[in-house]
Amino acid sequence: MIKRIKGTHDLLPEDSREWVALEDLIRQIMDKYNFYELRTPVFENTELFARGIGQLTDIVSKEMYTFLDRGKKQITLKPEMTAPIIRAYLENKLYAKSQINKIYYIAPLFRQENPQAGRLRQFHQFGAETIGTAAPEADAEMIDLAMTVYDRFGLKGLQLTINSVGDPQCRDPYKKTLQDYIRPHLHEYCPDCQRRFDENPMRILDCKNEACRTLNQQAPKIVDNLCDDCQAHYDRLRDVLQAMGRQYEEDAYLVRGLDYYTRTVFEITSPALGAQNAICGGGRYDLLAEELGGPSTPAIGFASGIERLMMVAAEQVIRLVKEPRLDIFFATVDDAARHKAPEFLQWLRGNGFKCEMDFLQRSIKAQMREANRQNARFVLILGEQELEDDVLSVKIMEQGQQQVVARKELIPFLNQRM
RNA sequence: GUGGGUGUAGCUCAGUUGGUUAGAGCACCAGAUUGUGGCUCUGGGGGCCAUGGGUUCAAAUCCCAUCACUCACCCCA
Repeated sequence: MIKRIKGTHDLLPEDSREWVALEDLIRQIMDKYNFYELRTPVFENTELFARGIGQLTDIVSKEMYTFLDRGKKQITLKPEMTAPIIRAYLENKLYAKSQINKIYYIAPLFRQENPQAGRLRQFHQFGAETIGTAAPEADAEMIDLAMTVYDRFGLKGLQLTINSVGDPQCRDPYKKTLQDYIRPHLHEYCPDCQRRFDENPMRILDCKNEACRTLNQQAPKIVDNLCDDCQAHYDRLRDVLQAMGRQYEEDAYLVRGLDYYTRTVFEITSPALGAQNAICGGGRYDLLAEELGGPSTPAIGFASGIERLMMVAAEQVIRLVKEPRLDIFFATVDDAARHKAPEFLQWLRGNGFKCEMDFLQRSIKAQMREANRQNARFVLILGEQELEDDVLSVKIMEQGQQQVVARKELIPFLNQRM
């Protein structure tokens, strides 16, 4: 038997109802915040990600689904959404239509990693990007937007963590300061950190290794080395968050893995999850548009993993949708009645009722069982007697009562009791 | 890529120091009403014990390999 590809998932009907409800909720909130959806292709030229995300990141260096198409073009299944959104923004010159563009998306993404709890090879994110402003109020709005979705979904106990990683003006000197601090102890750090020392020294700060953490305790912090502009931006962000009543924690060691981040970075985690406990990650990326060949354009965004949200929801027994139920199960006693059933169903559905009939020529008893299983409000029974008299027997399942109703009276009869 | 764990019915799992025909609960089907659900009772169907090899008089059980799933590392949503 052919099986699904490792790290992929079939979203079964019992779960897809919940997904659709969450997507509806997201769209509804996005609209209130005045964000509009942008859909991009599932694949892009590989170069977009190599340049946008950064060659040295894990995503680009070892996790992308990349292949050659028949024209020998190098194609990649998108591993994240920010680069494609900016590409589409530039390619379609959205900056010419409006100075600020507020965009959201809900999309499948692909990364070739080993799967584990909360990590899949095809997974889904929703996210938003505000493109065209460097205002810290936009950063705060972004965080508030994400938190609002989680609040309305009903998730509890989430942890919001923020930090600033500065901009090239203050970050480059800071990296040197940090390297100067680490260099004497470098041999005591884990092999991964030794590798990071040249590639991306700031990542050493959020290493989970015990020894590294201890060594890091005295390390200089970026938040103490911000330039005036970055400092003012960060201060204002905290003020706005405070004013909005958004609880946050500051973590000077929060460094996000993607190269394009500047100034604000943030992360939202849930203790209900395992090792992969981040349900949301985001930040400001004022340099990305330029990096991709466009005009210098400040922007901020976040991405949130839908599978992980669903895991938290399952843990906290949160359900957006109720168990589905049938309005009417149409039971037939014999062949004559069965032949009449489809037209009855069409008529009833046309009048707004959710209906089902028996397709298996089952006994009336088995049909009643089926009706009960599907939690039908009414069972309409059509048999020899009913056909002859042009009536239907209507059983009201919750009460266990049954009565004969003329066909002409049926719709008002049912509507009255829905 | 690397390491740990687990593979027995549709699902969740028992299965003794290797020993007759591999079990339970739930689910499913039928009956206890001639045209009637839930609750109860009775009966029934369903398993190449992941796959391949080995040890043994005898393997679901012990050994090896493979595969799958799963958790974790790296990193990320």
